[in-house]
Amino acid sequence: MQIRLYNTMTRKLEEFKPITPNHVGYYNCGPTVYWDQHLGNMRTFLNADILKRMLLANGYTVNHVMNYTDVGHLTSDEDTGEDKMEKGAARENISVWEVAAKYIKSCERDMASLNILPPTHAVRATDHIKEQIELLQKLEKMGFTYEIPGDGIYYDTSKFPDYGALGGQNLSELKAGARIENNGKRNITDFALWKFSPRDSKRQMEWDSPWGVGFPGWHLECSAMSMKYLGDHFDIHSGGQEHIKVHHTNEIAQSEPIVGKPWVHYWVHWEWLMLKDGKMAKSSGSFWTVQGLIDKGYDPMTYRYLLLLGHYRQPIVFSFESLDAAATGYKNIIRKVADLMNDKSGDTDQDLYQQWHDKILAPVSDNLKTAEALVVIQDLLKDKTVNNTTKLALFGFIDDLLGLQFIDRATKLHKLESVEAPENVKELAQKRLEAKKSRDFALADSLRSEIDSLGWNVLDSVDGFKLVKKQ
RNA sequence: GGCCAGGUGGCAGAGUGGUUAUGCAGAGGACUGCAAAUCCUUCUAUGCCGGUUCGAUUCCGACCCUGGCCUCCA
Repeated sequence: MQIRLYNTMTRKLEEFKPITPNHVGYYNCGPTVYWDQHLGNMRTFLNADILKRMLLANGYTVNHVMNYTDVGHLTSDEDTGEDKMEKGAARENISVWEVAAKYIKSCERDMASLNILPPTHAVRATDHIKEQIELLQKLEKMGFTYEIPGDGIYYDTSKFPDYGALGGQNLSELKAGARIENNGKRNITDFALWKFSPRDSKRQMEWDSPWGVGFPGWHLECSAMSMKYLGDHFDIHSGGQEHIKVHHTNEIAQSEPIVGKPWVHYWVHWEWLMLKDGKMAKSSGSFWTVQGLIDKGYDPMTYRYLLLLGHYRQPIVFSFESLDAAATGYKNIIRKVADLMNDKSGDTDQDLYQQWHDKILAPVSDNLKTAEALVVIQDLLKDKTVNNTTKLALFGFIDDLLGLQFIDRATKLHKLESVEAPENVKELAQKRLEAKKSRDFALADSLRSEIDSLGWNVLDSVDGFKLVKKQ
């Protein structure tokens, strides 16, 4: 099936063509692990998951790499900037290494809750210091670097003619719009490749290097690790949209002189999760995590469903009103899928299966239009010409593609409703039915409350009643 | 100041040069003593002004407004 993706580099929707047939090399920028990942962060990983599942459904093997940034970086190139990792350590009175371990774990837990497939390689920046130094040495040999004494090794962006192409700006435009001081840098856009440790204080994370003790610049890790695990050239690189102008622009500047152009074939960028009054961010204080939603009683699939109702290139406004609406919509589908399980007679109709399979996969393959696929799913549920067995088989495919765990939740619901009621409850229900027939509704209602107190709901049906164990 | 995205019904959010998704909520109905579930039907919309066109929500231009990025950020 044709796959199309919006490529930030060309600003066009492009047909996807892999470098190697039937295989995709894919790198998604992961989180800095200094705190719990909030729902906005998780949106990125969920989008990456959908992209990967779509590729898998189209028969590709996917080598998926995601980094954990566990090195602290200064928020500015001045020494006054804060280091989030060190700050996290101070906040919790544990070491920087413990901060990293703790929040990698919580991130993995939340990703699992959202049924996000683990990356093929989840890699840590601190495990790849050697590779980063080697990359820097290559750049140095090629004449792209210079030292600011007492500060660090910097990349000279004026040496890279295509600098800024991803963000659609050239160097002179960037200079014109700049709002920041340059602190001895040759160009406003130059960035640190290696920072020296401060002389007056000891950092918890620092390493020896040919240039002196210090730590790598932030952008270096993604270049170094993607080359290691995906080779010099690979298919797709994605990340949050805020990375376009700086992080990814700098990654390209570091990588293309070494590996040649184009380093990456498709650049994909995710939009943000918003709150009514701005973006969801850790710095704004109030933010929600997946675990927070679970603690509040939400099925995490509800959040996944909410995100899939929108499009990755569009902001989504998060509120509990919209989450509740998504929760109801999600539950309604579960209800219908569970009902399909009541009558599984008949075989899977292969023609119909293929037809609907393609109808569902097509929009997702077209730049990940999951909202359209969800519409097709509604159509499928309503279509009376497709038998239950075929529908259930299709929901198996839908779960593989969208990861919404419909079959799992429906199976649980169906099992719960299939539990046989004990004899005494059945007798009460039978008595109630008779009371109803003789129009003694007062008796009927008191019998129902008695059944209720025994832990069962009695539901009237055309042919009598149905007993469902209460949750 | 520079760059980018977007303004769709009560809410969330799609698609589309002409028959205007889908979900949630609302209304009516079937069923029902009530309740739950299910099914059917149904009301609300395309920021403003021009232009192109037989016809624009969809294309073009101006305007207004909102949001994001440019500094660590998913």
